[in-house]
Amino acid sequence: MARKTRVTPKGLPLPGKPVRGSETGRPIMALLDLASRRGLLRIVWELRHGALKFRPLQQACGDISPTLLNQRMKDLREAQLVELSDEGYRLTALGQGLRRAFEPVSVWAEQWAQELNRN
Amino acid sequence: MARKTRVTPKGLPLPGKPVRGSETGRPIMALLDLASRRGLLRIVWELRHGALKFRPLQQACGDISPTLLNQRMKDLREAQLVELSDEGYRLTALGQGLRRAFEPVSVWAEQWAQELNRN
DNA sequence: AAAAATGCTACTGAATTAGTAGCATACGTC
DNA sequence: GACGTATGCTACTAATTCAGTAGCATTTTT
Repeated sequence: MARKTRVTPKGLPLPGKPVRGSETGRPIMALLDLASRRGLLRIVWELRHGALKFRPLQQACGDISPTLLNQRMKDLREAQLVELSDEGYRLTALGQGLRRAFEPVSVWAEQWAQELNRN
Repeated sequence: MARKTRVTPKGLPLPGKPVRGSETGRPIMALLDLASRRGLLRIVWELRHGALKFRPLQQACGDISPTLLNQRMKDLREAQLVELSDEGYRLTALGQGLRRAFEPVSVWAEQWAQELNRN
């Protein structure tokens, strides 16, 4: 019996293309795939206050390995969420939009913590 | 030279505990770790309209493997985001809160798609 | 009793990530 | 020109996570 052929590509998830777990190309699916790549959202989070160079960013992300950091920077640059400037890596306008959109989630996380502590 | 000892546990990321990539126990860090587990946010997303039983949920998530689905259900139940009822798996009040908090992100994803299509 | 549905486990192979070392280029300094 | 330093990044191996398939145990339905 042949193994199921891979239909979702290994490449970067972007809206309009099939991604891991979904063929529709819907933006939300691309985002969900992106978000599941370890460290990606963390990087966006750590860039919220401004640009950071490679090693400081690495530190800020809990001493993430340079391999992974660089992979994620490729992802983020291809997705046009981050760009490399003289001051280091920084969020693009799009990236800042994501960061803002993510704010309610971080607020919710605090409530989540409170609820869990009541049990 | 000894390898760096693992300090962040393999277990479920929850607020108050160290998680992969962060020792602080801050809720947002637990959430970022959770979000990076493949399929987890997707599951929350697919449960947005109500309860689903195991196999329908599996289908909705793009035929995710039952192994992974079950792992995620353990994660989500431990995090008190999902519970198993007679109608199947469904979001708890906390889980629904996350889903609502996630709404701006899904809206942003649409804008993201539009921006990328202009290039 | 038979059939179907349910939640779930076992197993192997593939993909992703962790962790460490170090390269290549650019820059300033002595 | 030799030296030290900072920069972004690559190479490599080992560990972890995930994909994909088969099928079990229990309950519900017919």
